[in-house]
Amino acid sequence: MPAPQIDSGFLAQFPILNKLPVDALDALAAGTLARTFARREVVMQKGDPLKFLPLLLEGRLQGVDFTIDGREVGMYFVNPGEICGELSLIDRLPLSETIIATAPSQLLMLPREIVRSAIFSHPDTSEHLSLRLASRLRGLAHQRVVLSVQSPIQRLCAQLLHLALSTEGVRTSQTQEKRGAQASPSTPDAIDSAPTHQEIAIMINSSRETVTRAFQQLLAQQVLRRDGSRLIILNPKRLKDMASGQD
Amino acid sequence: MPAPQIDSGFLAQFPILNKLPVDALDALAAGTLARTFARREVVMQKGDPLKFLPLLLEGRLQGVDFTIDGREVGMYFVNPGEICGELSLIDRLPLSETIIATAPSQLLMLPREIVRSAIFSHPDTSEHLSLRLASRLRGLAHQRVVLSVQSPIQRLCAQLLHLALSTEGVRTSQTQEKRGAQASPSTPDAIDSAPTHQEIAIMINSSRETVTRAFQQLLAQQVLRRDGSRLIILNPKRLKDMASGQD
DNA sequence: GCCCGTATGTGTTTGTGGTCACATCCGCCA
DNA sequence: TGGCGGATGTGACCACAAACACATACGGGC
Repeated sequence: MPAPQIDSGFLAQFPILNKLPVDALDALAAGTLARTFARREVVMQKGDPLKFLPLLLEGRLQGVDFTIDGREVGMYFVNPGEICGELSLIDRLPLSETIIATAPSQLLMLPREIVRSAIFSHPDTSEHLSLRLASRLRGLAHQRVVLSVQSPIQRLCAQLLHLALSTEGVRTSQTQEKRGAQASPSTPDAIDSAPTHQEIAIMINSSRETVTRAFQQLLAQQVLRRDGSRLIILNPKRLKDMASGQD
Repeated sequence: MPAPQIDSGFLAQFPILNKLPVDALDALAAGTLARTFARREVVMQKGDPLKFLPLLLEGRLQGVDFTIDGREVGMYFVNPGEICGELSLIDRLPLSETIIATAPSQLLMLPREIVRSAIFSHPDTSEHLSLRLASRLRGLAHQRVVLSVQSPIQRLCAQLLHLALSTEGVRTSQTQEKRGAQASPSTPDAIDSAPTHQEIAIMINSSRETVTRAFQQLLAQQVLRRDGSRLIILNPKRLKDMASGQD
């Protein structure tokens, strides 16, 4: 993706912003800068005040935190088209987790105060932001339940399904505004630029080795196939079954 | 607590509502009913549409979910003065978890649509609701990190500190509006009507027996004392140390 | 193509918490 | 007051994943 022209038209394509009037978008665009992050580079650090609101164009980010004894914990992935750090945008408190690029990434850094006032002064956008918060809460709640499943392989399968769904959404609704009710016939079948075993392990409270072994099992059973950095789901049904404990 | 008079003055004492004008509160009060729940009674069921917005006056509630294999998972506790189910109030989706009374409880059931429109038509209250969502998100994130600590006793200590702090808040700011900066000198020292070992176990991903054994250890080390249903923290500093892994 | 750093694969060992199986205790209600 | 049900205490067993220690494979940059 070549460095895009940052103007109101470009910004308007993102769901969080597309209800804003053109003049607000123009003001936003003026203060926005594009940045590139290398793999493993830190986008924002836990505890820092939010300076910019990052919007991911390309790549993948991961929100991580650390336990008191130094263990890395994965909180969530950020996919293209999504923003991150919106919590701090709302309550003006420091970031609750560190954001790291897990793949080479391109993002827009939106100026904090301008985007904040723009969003809050337009009911449509502020409602959209509330809904996004709500959906993150539901996502975290789901993750919380997954973490209570004892078998690591079940947790892995659940995480893979989640990843497939969220990256699927990215691919199928790339530029198009919204394709009606005939959405994808629930056949999540691939994960592009799959996270490393380590990155998955910290999401599902397992060790890297355990994730590797679980993957071996899934490969052997023809549930998954690897194609470079792409992970192909050969047997979605079976994957769902295994997530539910039918092995 | 005798059945209170439900009028605008009574409702105004709760932080979520206290910025609303009197006429809005009057309208709310007219549709509000008080209900009593026995221990273990289900307040609302996961998947149901939200009919009332419950506000807890007395007692304690627990949000719970279940894994696909039937294991009960504890999501959060609700303390007096707090509402629950606000997520569904915002996004109008079904409840994401079941709410159970873990102690005999008194609550107000606020009429959903009236409270929703009242809140959203008054910027102060809708901001307050956003902030509450944000703080729940931060709470869940913290809980997520706690779950990644391997030692169950560390998880228990962290949970106890959390419980002490949140119920402390309830006691010290009971009726009073807000006592300035000289807040409690961070000496959380007791938990009233402590949850059962089982209820704690599902919060911290442990078995009931493991929680019991951990409690034994804390009692033996004079960190805790039990006084009926009251749990007294004798040595808060040590409790914090143990939560951080210094044993 | 070659190298080096990172990711992945795999064996072995070991601690530990889940589970089952009881015993005991406590509070509450009849 | 006695008894009953839920809560708590405790032992024994064992599956299993974390940890450590390597080997190997991959991929991106030169």
